[in-house]
Amino acid sequence: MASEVEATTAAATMHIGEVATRTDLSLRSLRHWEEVGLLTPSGRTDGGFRLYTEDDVEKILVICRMKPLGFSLEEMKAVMADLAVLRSADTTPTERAAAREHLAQIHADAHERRGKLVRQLDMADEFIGLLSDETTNAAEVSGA
Amino acid sequence: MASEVEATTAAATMHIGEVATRTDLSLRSLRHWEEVGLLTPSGRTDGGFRLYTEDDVEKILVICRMKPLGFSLEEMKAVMADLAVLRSADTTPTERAAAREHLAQIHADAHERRGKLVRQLDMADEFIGLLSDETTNAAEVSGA
DNA sequence: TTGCTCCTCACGTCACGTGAGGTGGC
DNA sequence: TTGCTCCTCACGTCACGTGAGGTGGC
Repeated sequence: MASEVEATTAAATMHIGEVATRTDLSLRSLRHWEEVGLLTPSGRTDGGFRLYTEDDVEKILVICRMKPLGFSLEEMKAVMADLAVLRSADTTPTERAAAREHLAQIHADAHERRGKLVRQLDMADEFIGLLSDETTNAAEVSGA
Repeated sequence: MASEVEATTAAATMHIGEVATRTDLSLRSLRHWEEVGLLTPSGRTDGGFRLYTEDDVEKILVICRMKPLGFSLEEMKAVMADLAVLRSADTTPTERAAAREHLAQIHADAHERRGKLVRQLDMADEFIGLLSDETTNAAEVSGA
Protein backbone atom coordinates (compact mmCIF):
# COMPACT_ATOMS: atom_id res chain seq x y z
CA MET A 1 0.00 0.00 0.00
CA ALA A 2 2.77 2.38 0.95
CA SER A 3 4.58 1.50 -2.24
CA GLU A 4 1.41 2.19 -4.19
CA VAL A 5 1.22 5.68 -2.75
CA GLU A 6 4.88 6.14 -3.52
CA ALA A 7 4.34 5.03 -7.09
CA THR A 8 1.49 7.48 -7.48
CA THR A 9 3.61 10.29 -6.10
CA ALA A 10 6.49 9.35 -8.37
CA ALA A 11 4.19 9.32 -11.39
CA ALA A 12 3.15 12.86 -10.53
CA THR A 13 6.64 14.25 -11.18
CA MET A 14 8.85 14.13 -14.23
CA HIS A 15 12.45 14.68 -15.13
CA ILE A 16 13.34 17.44 -17.55
CA GLY A 17 13.54 15.13 -20.56
CA GLU A 18 9.90 14.11 -20.35
CA VAL A 19 8.82 17.73 -19.99
CA ALA A 20 10.89 18.66 -23.02
CA THR A 21 9.25 15.91 -25.08
CA ARG A 22 5.76 16.80 -23.94
CA THR A 23 6.13 20.54 -24.51
CA ASP A 24 8.39 20.38 -27.55
CA LEU A 25 10.93 22.63 -25.83
CA SER A 26 14.69 22.11 -25.61
CA LEU A 27 16.37 21.10 -22.34
CA ARG A 28 18.34 24.33 -22.63
CA SER A 29 15.18 26.43 -22.82
CA LEU A 30 13.73 24.83 -19.71
CA ARG A 31 17.01 25.36 -17.85
CA HIS A 32 17.25 28.91 -19.14
CA TRP A 33 13.71 29.65 -18.01
CA GLU A 34 14.72 28.52 -14.56
CA GLU A 35 17.89 30.66 -14.67
CA VAL A 36 15.86 33.81 -15.30
CA GLY A 37 13.13 32.78 -12.85
CA LEU A 38 10.41 32.32 -15.46
CA LEU A 39 9.65 28.76 -14.42
CA THR A 40 11.29 26.96 -11.52
CA PRO A 41 10.58 23.22 -11.22
CA SER A 42 8.78 22.34 -7.99
CA GLY A 43 11.52 20.04 -6.75
CA ARG A 44 14.90 18.40 -7.10
CA THR A 45 16.08 14.89 -6.34
CA ASP A 46 18.90 14.44 -3.81
CA GLY A 47 21.21 14.08 -6.77
CA GLY A 48 20.12 17.43 -8.19
CA PHE A 49 17.75 16.29 -10.95
CA ARG A 50 14.95 18.76 -11.63
CA LEU A 51 11.47 17.45 -10.75
CA TYR A 52 8.50 18.94 -12.59
CA THR A 53 4.87 18.43 -11.52
CA GLU A 54 1.83 18.39 -13.80
CA ASP A 55 1.13 21.85 -12.50
CA ASP A 56 4.58 22.98 -13.67
CA VAL A 57 3.82 21.59 -17.12
CA GLU A 58 0.50 23.47 -17.16
CA LYS A 59 2.37 26.70 -16.48
CA ILE A 60 4.90 25.89 -19.19
CA LEU A 61 2.05 25.41 -21.66
CA VAL A 62 0.62 28.81 -20.73
CA ILE A 63 4.04 30.33 -21.40
CA CYS A 64 4.20 28.51 -24.73
CA ARG A 65 0.92 30.09 -25.79
CA MET A 66 2.17 33.54 -24.80
CA LYS A 67 5.51 33.17 -26.58
CA PRO A 68 4.31 33.55 -30.20
CA LEU A 69 3.19 37.06 -29.32
CA GLY A 70 6.81 38.04 -28.85
CA PHE A 71 6.78 38.94 -25.17
CA SER A 72 10.16 38.87 -23.42
CA LEU A 73 10.89 36.27 -20.75
CA GLU A 74 10.78 39.11 -18.23
CA GLU A 75 7.30 40.18 -19.36
CA MET A 76 6.04 36.61 -19.28
CA LYS A 77 7.47 36.21 -15.81
CA ALA A 78 5.39 39.18 -14.65
CA VAL A 79 2.27 37.71 -16.27
CA MET A 80 2.77 34.36 -14.57
CA ALA A 81 3.17 36.17 -11.25
CA ASP A 82 -0.09 38.06 -11.82
CA LEU A 83 -1.93 34.88 -12.73
CA ALA A 84 -0.58 33.26 -9.56
CA VAL A 85 -1.90 36.18 -7.51
CA LEU A 86 -5.38 35.83 -9.01
CA ARG A 87 -5.39 32.06 -8.52
CA SER A 88 -4.19 32.15 -4.94
CA ALA A 89 -6.75 32.48 -2.18
CA ASP A 90 -4.59 34.37 0.30
CA THR A 91 -3.78 37.57 -1.56
CA THR A 92 -4.94 41.03 -0.55
CA PRO A 93 -7.61 42.85 -2.59
CA THR A 94 -4.98 45.49 -3.39
CA GLU A 95 -2.68 42.84 -4.82
CA ARG A 96 -5.49 41.31 -6.83
CA ALA A 97 -6.54 44.68 -8.22
CA ALA A 98 -2.98 45.46 -9.29
CA ALA A 99 -2.63 42.07 -10.92
CA ARG A 100 -5.89 42.48 -12.81
CA GLU A 101 -4.92 45.95 -13.99
CA HIS A 102 -1.57 44.77 -15.27
CA LEU A 103 -3.15 41.78 -17.00
CA ALA A 104 -5.65 44.10 -18.66
CA GLN A 105 -2.75 46.06 -20.14
CA ILE A 106 -1.11 42.85 -21.26
CA HIS A 107 -4.40 41.81 -22.80
CA ALA A 108 -4.55 45.01 -24.86
CA ASP A 109 -0.91 44.58 -25.83
CA ALA A 110 -1.57 40.98 -26.80
CA HIS A 111 -4.34 42.10 -29.14
CA GLU A 112 -1.97 44.51 -30.90
CA ARG A 113 0.66 41.84 -31.21
CA ARG A 114 -1.92 39.43 -32.57
CA GLY A 115 -2.63 41.98 -35.29
CA LYS A 116 1.04 42.05 -36.18
CA LEU A 117 1.09 38.25 -36.32
CA VAL A 118 -1.81 38.30 -38.76
CA ARG A 119 -0.03 40.88 -40.90
CA GLN A 120 3.07 38.71 -40.82
CA LEU A 121 1.01 35.80 -42.06
CA ASP A 122 -0.23 37.98 -44.91
CA MET A 123 3.36 38.93 -45.71
CA ALA A 124 4.34 35.27 -45.71
CA ASP A 125 1.50 34.46 -48.09
CA GLU A 126 2.63 37.17 -50.45
CA PHE A 127 6.12 35.72 -50.42
CA ILE A 128 4.84 32.22 -51.06
CA GLY A 129 2.74 33.53 -53.94
CA LEU A 130 5.75 35.34 -55.33
CA LEU A 131 7.80 32.14 -55.18
CA SER A 132 5.05 30.22 -56.95
CA ASP A 133 4.99 32.72 -59.81
CA GLU A 134 8.73 32.90 -60.08
CA THR A 135 9.38 29.17 -60.12
CA THR A 136 6.62 28.28 -62.57
CA ASN A 137 6.92 31.19 -64.98
CA ALA A 138 10.59 32.01 -64.83
CA ALA A 139 11.31 30.26 -68.14
CA GLU A 140 8.89 32.56 -69.95
CA VAL A 141 10.75 35.73 -68.99
CA SER A 142 13.47 35.25 -71.57
CA GLY A 143 11.23 33.20 -73.90
CA ALA A 144 8.00 35.13 -74.51
CA MET B 1 17.75 70.13 -69.67
CA ALA B 2 20.84 68.55 -68.27
CA SER B 3 19.80 69.67 -64.78
CA GLU B 4 16.38 68.16 -65.35
CA VAL B 5 17.94 64.79 -66.10
CA GLU B 6 20.11 65.17 -63.05
CA ALA B 7 17.10 65.98 -60.92
CA THR B 8 15.30 62.90 -62.22
CA THR B 9 18.32 60.75 -61.46
CA ALA B 10 18.60 62.23 -58.01
CA ALA B 11 14.92 61.61 -57.31
CA ALA B 12 15.45 57.96 -58.20
CA THR B 13 17.76 57.40 -55.25
CA MET B 14 17.24 57.76 -51.52
CA HIS B 15 19.29 58.03 -48.38
CA ILE B 16 18.97 55.34 -45.73
CA GLY B 17 16.53 57.35 -43.60
CA GLU B 18 13.86 57.46 -46.26
CA VAL B 19 14.24 53.75 -46.91
CA ALA B 20 13.89 53.05 -43.19
CA THR B 21 10.69 55.11 -43.05
CA ARG B 22 9.19 53.50 -46.12
CA THR B 23 10.01 49.94 -45.10
CA ASP B 24 9.52 50.34 -41.36
CA LEU B 25 13.00 48.97 -40.71
CA SER B 26 15.67 50.41 -38.42
CA LEU B 27 18.79 52.10 -39.81
CA ARG B 28 20.76 49.44 -37.97
CA SER B 29 18.93 46.62 -39.72
CA LEU B 30 19.60 48.11 -43.15
CA ARG B 31 23.27 48.57 -42.28
CA HIS B 32 23.45 45.08 -40.81
CA TRP B 33 21.90 43.61 -43.95
CA GLU B 34 24.65 45.26 -45.94
CA GLU B 35 27.31 43.98 -43.53
CA VAL B 36 26.24 40.38 -44.12
CA GLY B 37 25.69 40.93 -47.84
CA LEU B 38 21.93 40.48 -47.80
CA LEU B 39 21.22 43.83 -49.41
CA THR B 40 23.86 46.25 -50.64
CA PRO B 41 22.68 49.71 -51.70
CA SER B 42 23.36 50.44 -55.37
CA GLY B 43 25.55 53.44 -54.66
CA ARG B 44 27.30 55.81 -52.30
CA THR B 45 27.79 59.56 -52.39
CA ASP B 46 31.34 60.92 -52.43
CA GLY B 47 30.89 61.56 -48.73
CA GLY B 48 30.00 57.93 -48.09
CA PHE B 49 26.19 58.18 -47.73
CA ARG B 50 24.38 55.05 -48.90
CA LEU B 51 22.21 55.54 -51.98
CA TYR B 52 19.25 53.20 -52.47
CA THR B 53 17.31 52.90 -55.73
CA GLU B 54 13.63 52.00 -56.10
CA ASP B 55 14.85 48.59 -57.18
CA ASP B 56 16.75 48.24 -53.91
CA VAL B 57 13.57 49.06 -52.01
CA GLU B 58 11.67 46.44 -54.00
CA LYS B 59 14.22 43.85 -52.95
CA ILE B 60 13.99 44.98 -49.34
CA LEU B 61 10.23 44.52 -49.47
CA VAL B 62 10.67 40.98 -50.76
CA ILE B 63 12.99 40.28 -47.84
CA CYS B 64 10.43 41.77 -45.45
CA ARG B 65 7.80 39.33 -46.69
CA MET B 66 10.18 36.41 -46.27
CA LYS B 67 11.25 37.39 -42.75
CA PRO B 68 8.09 36.41 -40.84
CA LEU B 69 8.73 32.83 -41.91
CA GLY B 70 11.83 32.80 -39.75
CA PHE B 71 14.49 32.27 -42.40
CA SER B 72 18.02 33.33 -41.43
CA LEU B 73 19.68 36.27 -43.18
CA GLU B 74 21.98 33.75 -44.86
CA GLU B 75 19.04 31.76 -46.24
CA MET B 76 17.32 34.92 -47.46
CA LYS B 77 20.56 35.97 -49.12
CA ALA B 78 20.59 32.71 -51.08
CA VAL B 79 16.96 33.21 -52.11
CA MET B 80 17.64 36.74 -53.35
CA ALA B 81 20.58 35.40 -55.36
CA ASP B 82 18.35 32.74 -56.94
CA LEU B 83 15.67 35.28 -57.80
CA ALA B 84 18.35 37.46 -59.39
CA VAL B 85 19.49 34.53 -61.51
CA LEU B 86 15.94 33.89 -62.76
CA ARG B 87 15.35 37.57 -63.48
CA SER B 88 18.61 38.12 -65.31
CA ALA B 89 18.74 37.43 -69.05
CA ASP B 90 22.36 36.36 -69.25
CA THR B 91 22.46 33.30 -67.01
CA THR B 92 23.15 29.78 -68.22
CA PRO B 93 20.34 27.17 -68.32
CA THR B 94 22.31 25.20 -65.73
CA GLU B 95 22.34 28.17 -63.39
CA ARG B 96 18.66 28.78 -63.92
CA ALA B 97 17.80 25.13 -63.28
CA ALA B 98 19.81 25.13 -60.04
CA ALA B 99 18.13 28.34 -58.91
CA ARG B 100 14.67 26.97 -59.65
CA GLU B 101 15.40 23.73 -57.82
CA HIS B 102 16.63 25.58 -54.74
CA LEU B 103 13.64 27.91 -54.79
CA ALA B 104 11.33 24.90 -55.01
CA GLN B 105 12.88 23.58 -51.79
CA ILE B 106 12.50 26.99 -50.18
CA HIS B 107 8.90 27.02 -51.34
CA ALA B 108 8.20 23.71 -49.62
CA ASP B 109 10.00 24.91 -46.50
CA ALA B 110 8.01 28.14 -46.57
CA HIS B 111 4.79 26.15 -46.59
CA GLU B 112 5.85 24.23 -43.50
CA ARG B 113 6.86 27.42 -41.75
CA ARG B 114 3.55 28.98 -42.70
CA GLY B 115 1.85 26.10 -40.94
CA LYS B 116 3.85 26.83 -37.81
CA LEU B 117 2.87 30.50 -38.02
CA VAL B 118 -0.79 29.53 -38.17
CA ARG B 119 -0.35 27.26 -35.15
CA GLN B 120 1.37 30.12 -33.34
CA LEU B 121 -1.62 32.31 -34.08
CA ASP B 122 -3.87 29.63 -32.60
CA MET B 123 -1.64 29.52 -29.52
CA ALA B 124 -1.83 33.29 -29.22
CA ASP B 125 -5.63 33.17 -29.44
CA GLU B 126 -5.76 30.58 -26.67
CA PHE B 127 -3.62 32.84 -24.51
CA ILE B 128 -5.80 35.85 -25.22
CA GLY B 129 -8.88 33.80 -24.39
CA LEU B 130 -7.26 32.65 -21.16
CA LEU B 131 -6.50 36.25 -20.21
CA SER B 132 -10.08 37.27 -20.92
CA ASP B 133 -11.41 34.56 -18.61
CA GLU B 134 -8.92 35.26 -15.88
CA THR B 135 -9.40 39.02 -15.77
CA THR B 136 -13.20 38.94 -15.86
CA ASN B 137 -13.87 35.95 -13.60
CA ALA B 138 -10.97 36.07 -11.18
CA ALA B 139 -13.12 37.59 -8.43
CA GLU B 140 -15.45 34.57 -8.46
CA VAL B 141 -12.69 32.08 -7.63
CA SER B 142 -12.63 32.98 -3.95
CA GLY B 143 -16.23 34.21 -3.90
CA ALA B 144 -18.46 31.53 -5.46
C1' DT C 1 26.98 78.56 -41.19
C1' DT C 2 23.58 75.89 -38.56
C1' DG C 3 21.21 71.60 -37.95
C1' DC C 4 19.92 67.38 -39.24
C1' DT C 5 21.28 63.24 -41.33
C1' DC C 6 24.44 60.22 -42.05
C1' DC C 7 29.06 57.65 -41.12
C1' DT C 8 32.04 53.93 -38.72
C1' DC C 9 33.55 51.44 -34.79
C1' DA C 10 32.50 48.62 -31.01
C1' DC C 11 30.38 46.91 -26.97
C1' DG C 12 25.73 45.19 -25.19
C1' DT C 13 21.53 42.29 -25.35
C1' DC C 14 18.19 38.57 -25.68
C1' DA C 15 17.19 33.74 -25.84
C1' DC C 16 19.00 30.29 -26.21
C1' DG C 17 22.77 26.44 -28.92
C1' DT C 18 26.58 23.72 -28.15
C1' DG C 19 30.18 21.26 -26.41
C1' DA C 20 33.23 19.87 -22.09
C1' DG C 21 33.73 17.23 -18.18
C1' DG C 22 31.37 14.95 -14.63
C1' DT C 23 27.65 12.32 -11.92
C1' DG C 24 22.75 10.52 -10.71
C1' DG C 25 18.79 7.00 -11.43
C1' DC C 26 16.39 2.76 -12.39
C1' DT D 1 27.69 -2.46 -13.24
C1' DT D 2 26.38 -0.57 -17.73
C1' DG D 3 24.07 3.07 -20.20
C1' DC D 4 21.26 6.72 -20.53
C1' DT D 5 19.82 10.86 -18.51
C1' DC D 6 20.83 14.44 -16.13
C1' DC D 7 24.07 18.14 -13.97
C1' DT D 8 26.85 22.71 -14.11
C1' DC D 9 29.92 25.84 -16.24
C1' DA D 10 31.03 28.69 -20.00
C1' DC D 11 31.83 30.21 -24.54
C1' DG D 12 29.34 30.90 -29.13
C1' DT D 13 25.56 32.66 -32.10
C1' DC D 14 22.10 35.40 -34.44
C1' DA D 15 20.10 39.81 -35.47
C1' DC D 16 20.27 43.52 -34.30
C1' DG D 17 20.16 47.90 -30.16
C1' DT D 18 22.69 51.54 -28.43
C1' DG D 19 25.79 54.98 -27.57
C1' DA D 20 30.49 57.48 -28.84
C1' DG D 21 32.79 60.50 -31.62
C1' DG D 22 32.97 62.50 -36.05
C1' DT D 23 31.52 64.38 -40.78
C1' DG D 24 28.48 65.01 -45.12
C1' DG D 25 24.35 67.34 -47.57
C1' DC D 26 20.91 70.75 -48.91
